[in-house]
Amino acid sequence: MYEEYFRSFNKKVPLTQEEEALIKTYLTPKKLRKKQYLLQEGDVCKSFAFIEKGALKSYSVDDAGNEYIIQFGIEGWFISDLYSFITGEPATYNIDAIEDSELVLISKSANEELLRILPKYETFTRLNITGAYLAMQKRLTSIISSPLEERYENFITLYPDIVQRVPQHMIASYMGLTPETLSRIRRRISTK
Amino acid sequence: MYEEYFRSFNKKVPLTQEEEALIKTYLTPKKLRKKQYLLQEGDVCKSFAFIEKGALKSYSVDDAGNEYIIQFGIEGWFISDLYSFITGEPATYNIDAIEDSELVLISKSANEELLRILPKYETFTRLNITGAYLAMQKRLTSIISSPLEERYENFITLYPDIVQRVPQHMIASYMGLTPETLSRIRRRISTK
DNA sequence: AAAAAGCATTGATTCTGATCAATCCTTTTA
DNA sequence: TAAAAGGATTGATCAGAATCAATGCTTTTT
Repeated sequence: MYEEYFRSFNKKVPLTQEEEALIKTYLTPKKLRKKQYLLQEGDVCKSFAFIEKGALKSYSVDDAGNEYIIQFGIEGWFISDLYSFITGEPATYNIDAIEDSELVLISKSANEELLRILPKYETFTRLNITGAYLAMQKRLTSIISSPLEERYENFITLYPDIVQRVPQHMIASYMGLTPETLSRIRRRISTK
Repeated sequence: MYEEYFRSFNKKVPLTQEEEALIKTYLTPKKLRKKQYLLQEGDVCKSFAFIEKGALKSYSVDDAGNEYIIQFGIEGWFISDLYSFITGEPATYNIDAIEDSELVLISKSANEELLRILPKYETFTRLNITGAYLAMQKRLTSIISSPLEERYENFITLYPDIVQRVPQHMIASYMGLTPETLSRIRRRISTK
């Protein structure tokens, strides 16, 4: 249990056996079936999740019922509504499982205590959030400045696993497109 | 000197006099004239900057010479090409001053040493990057899911100071629009 | 095994924002 | 103070993505 989590942790910040054991006491495992919610808009996000196995998405829904995928997560990634987690306000995003998944949950109190007692945990957190920030900045830059074809090719090279595992209409949503448009882009790319 | 920087720091993580004095030895002041570069694409980003006074923008330029503004920064904000700063690779963004500005620079080595010797500095860093992450996520969400008018009204309420101080065509660029389109959106909003 | 649901593709049409171009105003610069 | 540069607005046209609609295929459910 928690293999991926500690693999990821040790890769960024090496831990002793004792530290691992300590951290373990703050973690909770959770399994989700495909389509099951981890978080629903309006609820407060009480914990954030590391993905051991599976795939999830976070998304918002507008008044007309359209889904806008904010983020995908697969093995080795964190997923949560960070704003709700930090502030305690109701979540503006939904999170659910695209595949059967296994998660490691860290509750808000666990997180706070780990930050307080274990400097390495803060370092791990800092590195993770920095990585997430850089990834999102790249995405935003490409949305603003790159033509669609390039953006899709970019996505494919950046996240080949996700392309394999996730239906196209979700990728379209992630890119801010309709499924029809993405389908046409794919055809343009393949016929050249 | 460094008033804003330490105001911001103390607000997030209270410091003792000694700690402030220690940190000061790692900081460098810098003034920029309007239009002056802080960083040019292709150079390595050797330091990141806290803005004491003034306004800057970071932006990328495509092959056709079009500018895409990635971020604005005013008093109390950090600005840098974080990816280049961390990896040491050539910067993909330019940063220059929209107004005469006063900055506090933290070099890469200063940053690393402060992270190592002063846990409060790491906490400050973590909180800053988390805040930047959340702000960018909001921006991305609104790009993907909100109609243009709403996005602009959002921008106005979120950054009223920037609307005052920055020419509209830059705000258009930040929103991924042409100046003409932004002008038309403004008219639509005002005539209702 | 049949029915239903989910998904990708394609075509026709509509609509929104980009582009091209001109004008007016304000701020810098010479 | 005149000239130039920078910026905002408006109009006309064009291009690209959304929308609406239909079809065929695959996977899930019954």
